[in-house]
Amino acid sequence: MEHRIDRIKKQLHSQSYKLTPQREATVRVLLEREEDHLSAEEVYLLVKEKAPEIGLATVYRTLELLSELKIVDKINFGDGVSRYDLRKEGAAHFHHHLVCMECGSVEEIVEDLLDDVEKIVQDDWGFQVKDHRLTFHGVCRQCQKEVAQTS
Amino acid sequence: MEHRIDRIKKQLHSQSYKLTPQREATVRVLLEREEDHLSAEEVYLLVKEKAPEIGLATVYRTLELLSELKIVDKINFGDGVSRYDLRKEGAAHFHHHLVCMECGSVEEIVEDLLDDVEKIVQDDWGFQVKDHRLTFHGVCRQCQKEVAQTS
DNA sequence: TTTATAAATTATAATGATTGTAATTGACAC
DNA sequence: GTGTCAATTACAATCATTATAATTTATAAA
Repeated sequence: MEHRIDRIKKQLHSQSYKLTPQREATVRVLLEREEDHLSAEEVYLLVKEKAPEIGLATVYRTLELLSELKIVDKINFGDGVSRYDLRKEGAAHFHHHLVCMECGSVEEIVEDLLDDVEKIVQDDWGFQVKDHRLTFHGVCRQCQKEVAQTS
Repeated sequence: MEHRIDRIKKQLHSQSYKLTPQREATVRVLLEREEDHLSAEEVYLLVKEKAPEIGLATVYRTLELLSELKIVDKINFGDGVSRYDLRKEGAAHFHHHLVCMECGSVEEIVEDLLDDVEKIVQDDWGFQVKDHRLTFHGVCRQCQKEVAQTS
Protein backbone atom coordinates (compact mmCIF):
# COMPACT_ATOMS: atom_id res chain seq x y z
CA MET A 1 0.00 0.00 0.00
CA GLU A 2 2.78 2.41 0.90
CA HIS A 3 4.34 1.65 -2.42
CA ARG A 4 1.23 2.73 -4.24
CA ILE A 5 0.90 5.88 -2.18
CA ASP A 6 4.47 6.64 -3.13
CA ARG A 7 3.76 6.18 -6.79
CA ILE A 8 0.77 8.47 -6.63
CA LYS A 9 2.85 11.03 -4.78
CA LYS A 10 5.34 10.97 -7.61
CA GLN A 11 2.61 11.30 -10.20
CA LEU A 12 1.31 14.37 -8.41
CA HIS A 13 4.76 15.88 -8.06
CA SER A 14 5.48 15.35 -11.73
CA GLN A 15 2.66 17.82 -12.43
CA SER A 16 3.73 20.05 -9.52
CA TYR A 17 0.92 19.08 -7.24
CA LYS A 18 1.50 18.11 -3.65
CA LEU A 19 0.30 15.13 -1.70
CA THR A 20 -1.26 17.05 1.16
CA PRO A 21 -2.57 15.22 4.23
CA GLN A 22 -6.11 15.60 2.96
CA ARG A 23 -5.21 14.23 -0.43
CA GLU A 24 -3.32 11.37 1.16
CA ALA A 25 -6.26 10.49 3.37
CA THR A 26 -8.50 10.47 0.34
CA VAL A 27 -6.16 8.24 -1.61
CA ARG A 28 -5.90 5.86 1.34
CA VAL A 29 -9.66 5.51 1.44
CA LEU A 30 -9.69 4.71 -2.24
CA LEU A 31 -6.97 2.11 -1.78
CA GLU A 32 -8.71 0.47 1.16
CA ARG A 33 -11.99 0.27 -0.67
CA GLU A 34 -10.60 -0.56 -4.05
CA GLU A 35 -13.31 -3.10 -4.82
CA ASP A 36 -16.09 -0.60 -4.30
CA HIS A 37 -17.29 2.17 -6.50
CA LEU A 38 -17.64 4.99 -4.06
CA SER A 39 -19.49 8.20 -4.63
CA ALA A 40 -17.94 11.50 -3.62
CA GLU A 41 -20.22 11.61 -0.60
CA GLU A 42 -19.18 8.11 0.47
CA VAL A 43 -15.52 8.98 0.08
CA TYR A 44 -16.11 12.10 2.12
CA LEU A 45 -17.68 10.18 5.00
CA LEU A 46 -14.86 7.64 5.04
CA VAL A 47 -12.16 10.29 4.86
CA LYS A 48 -13.82 12.11 7.73
CA GLU A 49 -13.06 9.13 9.96
CA LYS A 50 -9.37 9.66 9.35
CA ALA A 51 -9.37 13.42 9.11
CA PRO A 52 -12.56 14.87 10.62
CA GLU A 53 -11.76 18.43 9.67
CA ILE A 54 -11.83 17.81 5.94
CA GLY A 55 -14.43 19.58 3.83
CA LEU A 56 -16.63 18.03 1.18
CA ALA A 57 -15.43 20.49 -1.44
CA THR A 58 -11.87 19.34 -0.88
CA VAL A 59 -12.87 15.76 -1.51
CA TYR A 60 -14.54 16.80 -4.74
CA ARG A 61 -11.52 18.79 -5.81
CA THR A 62 -9.16 15.96 -4.93
CA LEU A 63 -11.18 13.41 -6.85
CA GLU A 64 -11.35 15.77 -9.79
CA LEU A 65 -7.60 16.22 -9.68
CA LEU A 66 -6.92 12.50 -9.44
CA SER A 67 -9.29 12.00 -12.30
CA GLU A 68 -7.46 14.48 -14.51
CA LEU A 69 -4.20 12.75 -13.76
CA LYS A 70 -5.81 9.43 -14.70
CA ILE A 71 -5.13 8.03 -11.28
CA VAL A 72 -8.82 7.42 -10.76
CA ASP A 73 -11.62 6.91 -13.24
CA LYS A 74 -14.79 8.90 -12.83
CA ILE A 75 -17.70 6.74 -13.82
CA ASN A 76 -21.41 7.05 -13.97
CA PHE A 77 -23.83 4.17 -13.86
CA GLY A 78 -26.92 6.23 -14.46
CA ASP A 79 -27.96 6.81 -10.89
CA GLY A 80 -27.53 10.48 -10.08
CA VAL A 81 -23.98 10.30 -8.74
CA SER A 82 -20.46 10.07 -10.09
CA ARG A 83 -18.36 7.25 -8.77
CA TYR A 84 -14.63 7.04 -8.46
CA ASP A 85 -12.41 4.09 -9.15
CA LEU A 86 -8.68 3.69 -8.75
CA ARG A 87 -7.16 2.83 -12.07
CA LYS A 88 -5.25 -0.43 -11.94
CA GLU A 89 -1.51 -0.06 -11.88
CA GLY A 90 -0.29 0.31 -15.43
CA ALA A 91 -3.72 -0.03 -17.03
CA ALA A 92 -4.05 2.04 -20.14
CA HIS A 93 -7.80 1.91 -20.14
CA PHE A 94 -10.87 1.97 -18.03
CA HIS A 95 -11.79 -1.44 -16.87
CA HIS A 96 -15.21 -2.73 -17.78
CA HIS A 97 -18.21 -3.17 -15.53
CA LEU A 98 -21.03 -5.63 -15.16
CA VAL A 99 -23.96 -3.91 -13.51
CA CYS A 100 -26.70 -6.17 -12.22
CA MET A 101 -30.16 -4.82 -12.92
CA GLU A 102 -31.65 -6.86 -10.09
CA CYS A 103 -29.43 -6.20 -7.10
CA GLY A 104 -27.34 -3.28 -8.32
CA SER A 105 -24.03 -5.00 -7.68
CA VAL A 106 -21.07 -4.05 -9.82
CA GLU A 107 -18.46 -6.54 -10.93
CA GLU A 108 -15.29 -5.59 -12.71
CA ILE A 109 -13.54 -7.02 -15.68
CA VAL A 110 -9.93 -6.03 -15.71
CA GLU A 111 -8.92 -7.74 -18.91
CA ASP A 112 -9.24 -5.66 -21.98
CA LEU A 113 -11.67 -7.34 -24.30
CA LEU A 114 -11.81 -4.60 -26.84
CA ASP A 115 -8.53 -4.77 -28.73
CA ASP A 116 -10.22 -6.14 -31.83
CA VAL A 117 -13.13 -3.75 -31.66
CA GLU A 118 -10.76 -0.87 -31.16
CA LYS A 119 -8.86 -1.81 -34.28
CA ILE A 120 -12.09 -1.81 -36.27
CA VAL A 121 -13.04 1.63 -35.01
CA GLN A 122 -9.59 2.90 -35.81
CA ASP A 123 -9.49 1.44 -39.32
CA ASP A 124 -13.08 1.81 -40.47
CA TRP A 125 -13.98 5.12 -38.89
CA GLY A 126 -10.58 6.77 -38.77
CA PHE A 127 -11.18 7.51 -35.12
CA GLN A 128 -8.08 7.55 -32.95
CA VAL A 129 -9.05 5.77 -29.76
CA LYS A 130 -7.56 7.00 -26.49
CA ASP A 131 -9.86 5.29 -24.05
CA HIS A 132 -13.16 3.52 -23.81
CA ARG A 133 -15.92 2.78 -21.40
CA LEU A 134 -17.89 -0.40 -21.55
CA THR A 135 -20.69 -1.35 -19.23
CA PHE A 136 -22.88 -4.38 -19.47
CA HIS A 137 -26.31 -4.34 -17.94
CA GLY A 138 -27.88 -7.64 -17.07
CA VAL A 139 -28.35 -10.21 -14.35
CA CYS A 140 -25.50 -11.45 -12.21
CA ARG A 141 -24.87 -15.09 -11.40
CA GLN A 142 -26.34 -14.79 -7.92
CA CYS A 143 -29.58 -13.18 -9.04
CA GLN A 144 -29.99 -15.69 -11.83
CA LYS A 145 -29.95 -18.45 -9.23
CA GLU A 146 -32.53 -16.69 -7.10
CA VAL A 147 -34.85 -16.13 -10.01
CA ALA A 148 -34.51 -19.78 -10.98
CA GLN A 149 -35.48 -20.87 -7.46
CA THR A 150 -38.54 -18.69 -7.00
CA SER A 151 -40.03 -19.59 -10.36
CA MET B 1 -41.80 10.12 -40.37
CA GLU B 2 -45.51 9.58 -39.91
CA HIS B 3 -44.83 5.90 -40.09
CA ARG B 4 -42.44 6.05 -37.20
CA ILE B 5 -44.80 8.19 -35.15
CA ASP B 6 -47.43 5.56 -35.79
CA ARG B 7 -45.18 2.80 -34.62
CA ILE B 8 -44.34 4.65 -31.43
CA LYS B 9 -48.04 5.31 -30.88
CA LYS B 10 -48.65 1.59 -31.06
CA GLN B 11 -45.80 0.86 -28.69
CA LEU B 12 -47.31 3.26 -26.19
CA HIS B 13 -50.79 1.84 -26.59
CA SER B 14 -49.54 -1.69 -26.09
CA GLN B 15 -48.57 -0.65 -22.57
CA SER B 16 -51.77 1.41 -22.19
CA TYR B 17 -50.11 4.76 -22.50
CA LYS B 18 -51.47 7.46 -24.76
CA LEU B 19 -49.71 9.55 -27.35
CA THR B 20 -50.80 12.93 -26.04
CA PRO B 21 -50.08 16.08 -28.05
CA GLN B 22 -47.19 16.88 -25.73
CA ARG B 23 -45.72 13.44 -26.13
CA GLU B 24 -46.18 13.60 -29.86
CA ALA B 25 -44.45 16.98 -30.05
CA THR B 26 -41.57 15.57 -28.03
CA VAL B 27 -41.22 12.53 -30.24
CA ARG B 28 -41.29 14.74 -33.34
CA VAL B 29 -38.41 16.79 -32.01
CA LEU B 30 -36.43 13.62 -31.39
CA LEU B 31 -37.14 12.40 -34.91
CA GLU B 32 -36.17 15.69 -36.50
CA ARG B 33 -32.93 15.86 -34.58
CA GLU B 34 -32.11 12.21 -34.72
CA GLU B 35 -28.43 12.83 -35.37
CA ASP B 36 -28.01 14.91 -32.24
CA HIS B 37 -27.79 13.88 -28.64
CA LEU B 38 -30.11 16.32 -26.99
CA SER B 39 -30.34 17.02 -23.30
CA ALA B 40 -33.72 17.28 -21.61
CA GLU B 41 -33.34 21.05 -21.56
CA GLU B 42 -32.59 21.17 -25.28
CA VAL B 43 -35.55 18.95 -26.06
CA TYR B 44 -37.70 21.21 -23.93
CA LEU B 45 -36.67 24.35 -25.81
CA LEU B 46 -37.30 22.72 -29.18
CA VAL B 47 -40.66 21.31 -28.14
CA LYS B 48 -41.65 24.75 -26.88
CA GLU B 49 -41.44 26.03 -30.46
CA LYS B 50 -44.17 23.60 -31.45
CA ALA B 51 -46.17 23.63 -28.24
CA PRO B 52 -45.30 26.70 -26.15
CA GLU B 53 -47.47 25.70 -23.22
CA ILE B 54 -45.51 22.55 -22.42
CA GLY B 55 -43.77 22.27 -19.08
CA LEU B 56 -40.24 21.07 -18.45
CA ALA B 57 -41.45 18.41 -16.06
CA THR B 58 -43.61 16.92 -18.78
CA VAL B 59 -40.63 16.66 -21.08
CA TYR B 60 -38.70 14.88 -18.34
CA ARG B 61 -41.57 12.51 -17.70
CA THR B 62 -42.03 11.84 -21.38
CA LEU B 63 -38.37 11.11 -21.93
CA GLU B 64 -38.37 8.86 -18.88
CA LEU B 65 -41.38 7.00 -20.23
CA LEU B 66 -39.88 6.60 -23.69
CA SER B 67 -36.74 5.41 -22.05
CA GLU B 68 -38.54 2.72 -20.07
CA LEU B 69 -40.25 1.52 -23.22
CA LYS B 70 -36.83 1.36 -24.90
CA ILE B 71 -37.92 3.80 -27.55
CA VAL B 72 -35.14 6.15 -26.58
CA ASP B 73 -31.81 5.50 -24.90
CA LYS B 74 -30.79 7.66 -21.99
CA ILE B 75 -27.08 8.23 -22.15
CA ASN B 76 -24.51 10.10 -20.19
CA PHE B 77 -21.21 11.33 -21.54
CA GLY B 78 -19.88 12.62 -18.25
CA ASP B 79 -20.93 16.23 -18.58
CA GLY B 80 -23.59 16.92 -16.01
CA VAL B 81 -26.62 16.12 -18.16
CA SER B 82 -28.46 13.08 -19.44
CA ARG B 83 -28.94 12.88 -23.17
CA TYR B 84 -31.65 11.13 -25.10
CA ASP B 85 -31.34 9.18 -28.31
CA LEU B 86 -33.96 7.50 -30.42
CA ARG B 87 -33.21 3.83 -30.65
CA LYS B 88 -32.85 2.66 -34.23
CA GLU B 89 -35.78 0.73 -35.58
CA GLY B 90 -35.45 -2.87 -34.50
CA ALA B 91 -32.16 -2.43 -32.67
CA ALA B 92 -31.85 -4.69 -29.66
CA HIS B 93 -29.08 -2.69 -28.10
CA PHE B 94 -27.75 0.73 -27.47
CA HIS B 95 -25.65 1.91 -30.33
CA HIS B 96 -22.09 2.88 -29.59
CA HIS B 97 -20.56 6.33 -29.52
CA LEU B 98 -17.30 7.92 -30.51
CA VAL B 99 -16.76 11.03 -28.44
CA CYS B 100 -14.07 13.38 -29.66
CA MET B 101 -11.97 14.78 -26.84
CA GLU B 102 -10.91 17.76 -28.97
CA CYS B 103 -14.13 19.13 -30.41
CA GLY B 104 -16.74 17.25 -28.39
CA SER B 105 -18.49 15.85 -31.44
CA VAL B 106 -20.30 12.56 -31.11
CA GLU B 107 -20.40 9.98 -33.87
CA GLU B 108 -22.51 6.88 -33.78
CA ILE B 109 -21.77 3.31 -34.61
CA VAL B 110 -24.93 1.44 -35.32
CA GLU B 111 -23.43 -1.95 -35.98
CA ASP B 112 -23.11 -4.17 -33.02
CA LEU B 113 -19.46 -4.97 -32.53
CA LEU B 114 -19.82 -6.75 -29.25
CA ASP B 115 -21.35 -10.10 -30.02
CA ASP B 116 -18.09 -11.91 -29.36
CA VAL B 117 -17.34 -9.96 -26.22
CA GLU B 118 -20.82 -10.54 -24.96
CA LYS B 119 -20.41 -14.25 -25.39
CA ILE B 120 -17.21 -14.15 -23.34
CA VAL B 121 -18.91 -12.28 -20.53
CA GLN B 122 -21.78 -14.69 -20.59
CA ASP B 123 -19.60 -17.80 -20.59
CA ASP B 124 -16.67 -16.80 -18.40
CA TRP B 125 -18.45 -14.67 -15.84
CA GLY B 126 -21.90 -16.26 -15.87
CA PHE B 127 -23.38 -12.83 -16.34
CA GLN B 128 -26.58 -12.69 -18.36
CA VAL B 129 -26.25 -9.68 -20.62
CA LYS B 130 -29.36 -7.65 -21.39
CA ASP B 131 -27.78 -4.55 -22.81
CA HIS B 132 -24.50 -2.72 -23.01
CA ARG B 133 -23.07 0.73 -23.35
CA LEU B 134 -19.84 1.37 -25.14
CA THR B 135 -18.24 4.74 -25.62
CA PHE B 136 -14.87 5.42 -27.15
CA HIS B 137 -13.01 8.57 -26.24
CA GLY B 138 -10.40 9.81 -28.65
CA VAL B 139 -9.77 12.11 -31.57
CA CYS B 140 -12.07 12.25 -34.57
CA ARG B 141 -10.85 12.23 -38.17
CA GLN B 142 -11.40 15.96 -38.57
CA CYS B 143 -9.43 16.93 -35.48
CA GLN B 144 -6.61 14.57 -36.40
CA LYS B 145 -6.20 16.48 -39.65
CA GLU B 146 -6.15 19.80 -37.87
CA VAL B 147 -3.57 18.66 -35.38
CA ALA B 148 -1.44 17.34 -38.23
CA GLN B 149 -1.57 20.71 -39.99
CA THR B 150 -0.74 22.95 -37.08
CA SER B 151 2.24 20.89 -36.01
C1' DT C 1 -75.60 15.64 -23.17
C1' DT C 2 -74.17 15.28 -18.21
C1' DT C 3 -71.36 12.93 -14.78
C1' DA C 4 -67.70 10.22 -12.92
C1' DT C 5 -63.09 8.61 -12.99
C1' DA C 6 -58.43 8.22 -13.98
C1' DA C 7 -54.54 9.77 -16.46
C1' DA C 8 -51.83 13.61 -17.86
C1' DT C 9 -50.20 18.09 -17.43
C1' DT C 10 -48.96 22.58 -15.38
C1' DA C 11 -46.63 25.66 -12.28
C1' DT C 12 -43.97 25.83 -8.63
C1' DA C 13 -41.41 24.28 -4.85
C1' DA C 14 -38.00 21.09 -3.19
C1' DT C 15 -34.07 18.19 -3.44
C1' DG C 16 -29.52 16.80 -4.01
C1' DA C 17 -25.11 16.70 -6.34
C1' DT C 18 -21.63 19.64 -7.55
C1' DT C 19 -19.11 24.06 -8.01
C1' DG C 20 -17.82 28.83 -6.83
C1' DT C 21 -16.20 32.28 -3.44
C1' DA C 22 -14.04 34.79 0.14
C1' DA C 23 -11.39 34.26 4.01
C1' DT C 24 -7.87 31.54 6.30
C1' DT C 25 -4.12 28.44 6.73
C1' DG C 26 0.24 26.36 5.73
C1' DA C 27 4.54 25.46 3.29
C1' DC C 28 8.44 27.12 1.24
C1' DA C 29 11.73 30.67 -0.82
C1' DC C 30 14.16 34.74 -0.04
C1' DG D 1 10.81 36.61 9.79
C1' DT D 2 8.27 38.10 5.70
C1' DG D 3 6.08 37.44 1.29
C1' DT D 4 4.02 34.51 -1.91
C1' DC D 5 1.27 31.03 -3.70
C1' DA D 6 -1.18 26.79 -3.39
C1' DA D 7 -4.48 24.39 -0.70
C1' DT D 8 -8.24 24.22 2.33
C1' DT D 9 -12.49 25.48 4.83
C1' DA D 10 -17.18 26.94 5.47
C1' DC D 11 -20.75 28.41 3.20
C1' DA D 12 -23.41 30.15 -0.49
C1' DA D 13 -24.90 29.47 -5.15
C1' DT D 14 -26.07 26.83 -9.15
C1' DC D 15 -27.93 23.52 -11.99
C1' DA D 16 -30.30 19.26 -13.30
C1' DT D 17 -33.87 16.63 -11.89
C1' DT D 18 -37.95 15.16 -9.13
C1' DA D 19 -41.96 15.76 -6.13
C1' DT D 20 -46.33 18.03 -5.09
C1' DA D 21 -50.81 20.02 -5.38
C1' DA D 22 -54.05 21.92 -8.29
C1' DT D 23 -56.05 21.81 -12.77
C1' DT D 24 -57.18 20.00 -17.20
C1' DT D 25 -58.19 16.46 -20.50
C1' DA D 26 -59.79 12.11 -22.24
C1' DT D 27 -62.75 8.29 -21.78
C1' DA D 28 -66.57 5.81 -20.46
C1' DA D 29 -70.90 5.17 -18.00
C1' DA D 30 -75.43 6.83 -17.00
